[in-house]
Amino acid sequence: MGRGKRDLKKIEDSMSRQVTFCKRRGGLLKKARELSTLCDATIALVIFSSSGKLFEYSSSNMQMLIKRYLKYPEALDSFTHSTSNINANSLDLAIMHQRYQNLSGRYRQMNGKELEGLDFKELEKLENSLQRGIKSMRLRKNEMLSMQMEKCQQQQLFKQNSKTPAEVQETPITESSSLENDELHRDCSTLQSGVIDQGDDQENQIFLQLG
Amino acid sequence: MGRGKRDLKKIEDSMSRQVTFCKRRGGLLKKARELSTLCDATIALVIFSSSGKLFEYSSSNMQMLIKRYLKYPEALDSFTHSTSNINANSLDLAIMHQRYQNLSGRYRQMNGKELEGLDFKELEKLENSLQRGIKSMRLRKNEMLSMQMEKCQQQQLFKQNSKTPAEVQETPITESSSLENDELHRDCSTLQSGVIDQGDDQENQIFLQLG
DNA sequence: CACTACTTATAAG
DNA sequence: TATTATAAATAGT
Repeated sequence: MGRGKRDLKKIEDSMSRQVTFCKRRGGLLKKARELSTLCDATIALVIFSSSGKLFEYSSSNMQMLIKRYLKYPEALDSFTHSTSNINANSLDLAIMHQRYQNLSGRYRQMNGKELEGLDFKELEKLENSLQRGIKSMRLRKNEMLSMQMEKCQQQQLFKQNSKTPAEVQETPITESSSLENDELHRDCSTLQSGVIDQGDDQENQIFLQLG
Repeated sequence: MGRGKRDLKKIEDSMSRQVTFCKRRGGLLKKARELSTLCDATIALVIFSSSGKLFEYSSSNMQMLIKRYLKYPEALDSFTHSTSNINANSLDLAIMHQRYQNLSGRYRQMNGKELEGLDFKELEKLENSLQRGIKSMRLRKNEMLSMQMEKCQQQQLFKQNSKTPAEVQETPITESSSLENDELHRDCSTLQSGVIDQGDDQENQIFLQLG
């Protein structure tokens, strides 16, 4: 718009940047108001100029709007990693509390609890999530199994060729040797056959035979 | 803009309101991006559609942006009274945060993410949880479907026996009539057959045929 | 801040 | 969804 077209990058000349900021800021705020009015949408818009001045619009109480925003799962992702520099104030705690409640609810739904509040569409979304979860989980399981099998084959090779042990590379003990999962380690030389079955999302059989 | 000018009031026709919302929402988000880029401004924009769907843009991390916003005196006024009876101290907050992190990790694992830290046993535990989740979800889904079918059968009965309408109890409109899940409602008199398929944990087909 | 010539957004089809 | 005539935003002055 205007006599010329602007590159979509930072305006270097600070004078013209300032002017453009004023004009477009006004335009943006106006558009936000219009959208809210015309379409009955709820909108919060916060603008900090590069010099730090605050401009804002909200179609209703900003605080309630922020709280509402914080309830949305979509909004939660970006919050996960921000453990550092927490300024303890009651708002943080309230928000934290709310986020916990919210996440907790979704977690319970993933576990099949409290589904009464979901409509059909939401239920299908949940189904998709669960199915994606299962898929990844199976993938990872097979990954671990095949790693394990490799190790076992090497061990067998080692036994058979015990007279030339130097030829066998000892597999270093890695994270998969962690505590508690010793079914895999009990005697893996009897491990019969393994199938890498990553594609099948329906199949749930254990195809691993242990002595 | 456009073939005609719009009154600056709520668009009454819901169809055209929806269309306008989509277009203007896109426009607003674009303008926000541009302003941020061109003028080095920091911007947060949150939009809830009238049906409650969230759209957002932020030129950087939304949480930090919100916190920054909350630091401004202009913004603080409305917050003063709303943090009721939460005793903010950093210990509470740290604990809350820790609990959230824990839960968050388990939630992500349910979604198939960050499985590297799990050993085989834990992976199988996760699998069981997912499978229980799927089972409950299917159960609930079928519950809703059969409820829906009952309703439809009543409607058909009502149509066929329109001379004795008193015999048919009108099903009251409940939570399942909520916005957006109208596949079930579009024309349920054409609903063909439904199967209550609670036992099969492997089967994932949609067996419901809609006209 | 006011003025346009131009670009962009969008209302209606 | 794509098009287009028109309204609106705005770049440069």
